[in-house]
Amino acid sequence: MLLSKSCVYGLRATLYLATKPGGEFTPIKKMSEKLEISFHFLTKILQQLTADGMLESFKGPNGGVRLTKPGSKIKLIDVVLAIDGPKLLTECALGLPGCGLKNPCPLHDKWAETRDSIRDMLQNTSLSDLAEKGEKENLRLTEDGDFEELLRN
Amino acid sequence: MLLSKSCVYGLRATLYLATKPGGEFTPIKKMSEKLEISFHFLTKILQQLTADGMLESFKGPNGGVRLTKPGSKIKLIDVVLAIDGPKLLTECALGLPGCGLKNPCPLHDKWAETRDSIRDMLQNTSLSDLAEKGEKENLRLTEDGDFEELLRN
DNA sequence: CTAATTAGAGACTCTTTTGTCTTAAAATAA
DNA sequence: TTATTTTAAGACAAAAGAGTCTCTAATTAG
Repeated sequence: MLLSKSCVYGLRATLYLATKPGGEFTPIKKMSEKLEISFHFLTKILQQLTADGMLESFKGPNGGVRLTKPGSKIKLIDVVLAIDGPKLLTECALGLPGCGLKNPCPLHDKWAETRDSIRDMLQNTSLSDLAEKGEKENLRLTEDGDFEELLRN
Repeated sequence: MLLSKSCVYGLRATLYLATKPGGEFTPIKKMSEKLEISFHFLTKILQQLTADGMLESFKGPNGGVRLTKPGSKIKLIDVVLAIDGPKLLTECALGLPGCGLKNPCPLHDKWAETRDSIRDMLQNTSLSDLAEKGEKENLRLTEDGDFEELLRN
């Protein structure tokens, strides 16, 4: 798999937060229900993003988490790097340590190209891009649901 | 990681076999030493490729494994599919079951493009392509070695 | 035939990832 | 103050991936 499950859940969650008005805190419990992700597991993932500074949290009634920046300023790559780290964009496709321009493996050049296209995609797509597209076309972030249902309540 | 370790080892091993004359059997023990991969683990991986029909094996002295087709006819994608299966090229980036043209997630279109560029790279690169490049430029398939050392003996 | 060499098969362990659960700490409301 | 709601922290368990080990079966060499 390209991205870990944690990372995928993190993307779904931040994408959901990007549909919310900026100042509002959303409880993780509600997110976990809307997104059909285990509450405790999602909590753990979002704690990483809070530690990373991408989210801020607030305890107690009316608490929850929110993005620290507008969704248009957060790119997918930010979430991926925060959760999965840089390996996807730096590691050799044949697993050789120190593979690079200076000391490449036979696949290095081709893989570097492919990797760049992955990086570009993640770098050029913001949470808002996807949230707006999802809303306009009523797409889904869960197995069965759609965006309308996601935004309701 | 894009590819599992098993898959990476499988690629290194088949790439190594592609440097050998067609009829010759290479013992897995020797490959494991040349490639610095645990013998038993490599054996298990190559058994998959033998079952898959990409390799054939022969027991006893002068036995070993060899490619069943010329390296120029085996593409990287063949090895990847045999070991990691099709998930990389079919799965939704947000992990939603059944994500596709008909019922896409917000990331589907962009991810489909990126995925195509991964597929193209794997489909357009043969074992021989890499083996020849490695030999010409004396590249490496291990942390420290080079191709010259690989081919020696 | 016997010993040596090789792949095959499967049990087993270790590590990482994924997921669950419990308790603590912060904040609010009554 | 007390009960409630929320995140924080960390122990724990389950599953998957990675790696080891032993024994068997096939083949060859002597």
